[in-house]
Amino acid sequence: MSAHTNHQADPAAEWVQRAEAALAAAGRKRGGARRAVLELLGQQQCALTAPQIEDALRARAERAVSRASVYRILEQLEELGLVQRVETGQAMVRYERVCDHVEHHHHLVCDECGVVMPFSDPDLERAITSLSERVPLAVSEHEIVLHGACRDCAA
Amino acid sequence: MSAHTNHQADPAAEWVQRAEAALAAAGRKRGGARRAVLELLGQQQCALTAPQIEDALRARAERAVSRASVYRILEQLEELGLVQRVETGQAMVRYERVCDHVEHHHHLVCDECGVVMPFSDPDLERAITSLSERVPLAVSEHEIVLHGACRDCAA
DNA sequence: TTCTATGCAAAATCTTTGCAATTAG
DNA sequence: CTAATTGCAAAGATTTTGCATAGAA
Repeated sequence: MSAHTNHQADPAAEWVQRAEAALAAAGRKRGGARRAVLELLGQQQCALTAPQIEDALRARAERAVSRASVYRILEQLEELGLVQRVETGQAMVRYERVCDHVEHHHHLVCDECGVVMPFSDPDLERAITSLSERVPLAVSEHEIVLHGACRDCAA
Repeated sequence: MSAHTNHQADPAAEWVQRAEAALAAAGRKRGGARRAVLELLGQQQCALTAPQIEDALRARAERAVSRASVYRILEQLEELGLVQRVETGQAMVRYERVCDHVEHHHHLVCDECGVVMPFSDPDLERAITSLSERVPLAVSEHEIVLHGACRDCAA
């Protein structure tokens, strides 16, 4: 496939578009602050904290978004299942876009330098799926975080 | 085995004792506030938040511990590997004692009522162990949280 | 005595809310 | 016109720090 400008091969653009459609379907109106947040999240490979989002947007200078709006927007996106919270054991909650099941991933956290990296593993997913049927909870989501020392810090 | 009062069959007492030994080995002196926190954590089956710990100790009336001390003590215990932080996706971090690998467990969180329950699964542990060797991180710990609706809430 | 343990209160963060002004539909 | 969106500032909550005192070794 060549350059079908609208038929996204690009997951970032795809997510932003899907998000805007979901928002519209939920009866929300468009706003500049939210679009800026969507674009930023769409470009990320991994989870960011709310302050990181606020700072990143301010740094871009193209569109600063107030703190309150960042939180309100993240809350909306979470409700619509477009964003998910990620707990890394660090001080703050992180947020990242929810992609198709295909891109489902978990996190590696370096407890020394704090870097957070994504990873995915089919075997682990299978174990979780199987386990989910045996616990006293109607499982809707799962989160896995591995802690340790990244290559740089372990050296 | 009958009542060998010192040869703990009881994991709670075992943990408290192990913790005190580790603290002594780390060159720390004994203090009433910390002993109270240790005893409380030793009795818990699952993770508590710092405010819950503070309140529980105040409620017992036997030994209230100041907020600052609760946090400082938890930090010390975490450094010594006696306590681990548990992120449940709820507002606050929770802390629980780290028991022998035997008692290693993870958490089920009901997103509706907030109840947190422990669970463990050998297959999952195997998957994690195997995975740990294939990621770019010297894995020291892992945390798994399943979210969903508990039986009461799902009803 | 000397270094750790604690409490209290103030400070630092992160997050949420109230309110008014703006803007999309 | 009506309801959603935003920003700003203030309020809330949790966690951390500074400082002085008490306590263990």
